[in-house]
Amino acid sequence: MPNKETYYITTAIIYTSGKPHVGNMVDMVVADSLARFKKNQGYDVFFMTGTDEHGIKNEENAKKADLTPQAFVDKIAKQIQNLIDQLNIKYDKFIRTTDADHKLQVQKIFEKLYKQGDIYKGSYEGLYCTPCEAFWTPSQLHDGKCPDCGRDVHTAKEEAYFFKMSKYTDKLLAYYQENSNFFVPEARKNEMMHSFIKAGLQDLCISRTSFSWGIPVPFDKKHVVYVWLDALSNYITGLGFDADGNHKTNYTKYWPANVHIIGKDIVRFHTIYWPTILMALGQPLPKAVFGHPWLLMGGDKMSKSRGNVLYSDDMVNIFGADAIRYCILADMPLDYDGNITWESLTERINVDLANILGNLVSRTLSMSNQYFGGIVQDGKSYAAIDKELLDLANSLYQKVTEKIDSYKLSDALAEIFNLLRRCNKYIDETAPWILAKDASKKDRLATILYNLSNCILLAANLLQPFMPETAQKIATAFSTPLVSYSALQLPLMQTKTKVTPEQVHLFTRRPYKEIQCLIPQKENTIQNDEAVNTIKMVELDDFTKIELKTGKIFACEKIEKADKLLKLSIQIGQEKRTIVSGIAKHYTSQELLDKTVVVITNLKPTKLRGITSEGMLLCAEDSQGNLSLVTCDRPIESGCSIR
RNA sequence: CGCGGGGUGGAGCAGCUAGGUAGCUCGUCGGGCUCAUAACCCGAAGGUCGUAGGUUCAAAUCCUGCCCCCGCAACCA
Repeated sequence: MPNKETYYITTAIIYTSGKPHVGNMVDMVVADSLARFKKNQGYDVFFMTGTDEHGIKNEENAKKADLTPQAFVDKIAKQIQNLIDQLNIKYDKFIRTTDADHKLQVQKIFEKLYKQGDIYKGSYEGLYCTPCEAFWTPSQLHDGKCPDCGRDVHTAKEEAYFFKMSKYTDKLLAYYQENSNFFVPEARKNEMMHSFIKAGLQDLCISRTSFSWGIPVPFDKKHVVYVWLDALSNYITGLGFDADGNHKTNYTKYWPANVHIIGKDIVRFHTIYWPTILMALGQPLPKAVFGHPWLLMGGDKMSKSRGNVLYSDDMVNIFGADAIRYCILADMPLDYDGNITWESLTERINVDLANILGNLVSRTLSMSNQYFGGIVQDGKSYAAIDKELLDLANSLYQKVTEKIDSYKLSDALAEIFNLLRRCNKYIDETAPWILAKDASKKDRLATILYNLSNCILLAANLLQPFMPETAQKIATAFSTPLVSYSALQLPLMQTKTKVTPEQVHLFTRRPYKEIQCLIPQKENTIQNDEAVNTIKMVELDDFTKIELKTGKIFACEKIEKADKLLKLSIQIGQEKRTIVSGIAKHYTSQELLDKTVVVITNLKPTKLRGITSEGMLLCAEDSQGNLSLVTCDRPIESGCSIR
């Protein structure tokens, strides 16, 4: 057999600062499904995923967990691998940015680019507070002073290494021009062009001295390599790229990647930064970058603070890996964010998986067992009505392939379920239970069950990349192995095959009420975040440091060009203060007027959109982000202290 | 005038690139069937396709103005 065409697919590597939620797992499911599909098509597939383990957050969280950074990321990386395994993701390599060979190559890349003049030492200029050892941007300053200690700041330079990204702008644009399929979906191209490239590419700061948990710059050890160069390089170092040209075979075989699967938030890094780095290295660029949309929870972005996070392990524990894989893919359109809730999950699984697919398999097997002792055979008694079903089945592979090749995985699944629906209809149309009563119709009856079995097997083969366990269960039940797609032609089943006599129950139909009881109630926090999430007890002394007073709002206006900000004028006793508050989405100026509210009066002033805010209003916030101002139960004058 | 995406029966979406009977899934109502996981199949009700104009024999689809939602950016003390 001649060399098979290769297919290299990657996901974004997952950041180890905490437990990833199901939205972070979309990459994995998409990439795994594509990888399996391509494998079935006969491609020589290499699928890599992994973890991004450097950076200040890991350093800080390790400290909180009282671990060394390495021990900390080891722990989280292990947890992430478990989550991935649990979803039945079959990667060929799991790369960690703390792997020795990765670190070595990143250093070599850095050095090579430095020697060829693409990396230069420059300086980051900003306002520096010496006692705090921190840089601040002008907008962060409080009345021109350091926001942390209130002391003076001065202009200072911090040395840093920069990558000459701007140099490659024209080449990058030319690449976009020649590779119209580079951006998936295509709309992302405009976003990048408008937001970043037209504005002019800046050189990229690629080293830091402010933290140490990173790959040291080889010739300047007080610097560590900053995230872009470190994390993005994984795509080639994981294959055995060598900056000196002594690549391992996997690199020469698989690079460039056919597609990077990433979330839409990091499209910029993959379509601008990464290509220019590769250009500097003289390496070919990836063929496509698929920036998939988000999976939202009830229309909101998942976030721990909102308490609306879904974790894949909870979901898998309740529904099983295949069901979750299916839901992630079926709920995710190409262009805009998908929406997922426990309720929608339940409905999808009940309707699509239990009713349409599970029940179809169950009824078909049951009939074969009842009418023919489990022997399925070609009765060779065909009718016109069969044609529609078989035509649909015969055209399915083609349709699914087209959808897959344009990354429309949810549409691909819909096509397969179309056939399954058609099968259910076919059973009604042909009414096998009536034929079964007439001995002379035996051949016709056999043919119908043979057709059905074949269509179900075809669907199972095409479902295999998405729901591998289920596909295998179906294949086993029908005693017919799954095949490579080059052999995917009806009939898939040999005549006179004996199917399983067992009841086959692929997915259980369960009412939402029942699921509700299974949903983890308490926040599913990751162990190492405990330190962060435990309530810290404070001394009374700490509380009394905060000065709370009643204040009466006597004027209020919306701030121009800021969606969330209101400028409030508040009377506190004899004093009048201006407070800027981010509540414009919840309160109008009208309804705030004359309200008596609770104000923190000794908070350090800060500037918001150029207006100095002298204090803060107290507000209650629910899990949906709705706000309610804290007011006073009975009328009381302003300036009263609150204890 | 910061950038981008979107507004289609109760819910979620397709259709828009290449104008020509408004489609799918869920839900509701009615019917059928009994092989099956109270499932499956059929039928019905329900839409001025955000809004106002324009182009056209013909507009959900093309053009323009406006309104509203959602991301990003700005920014929540």
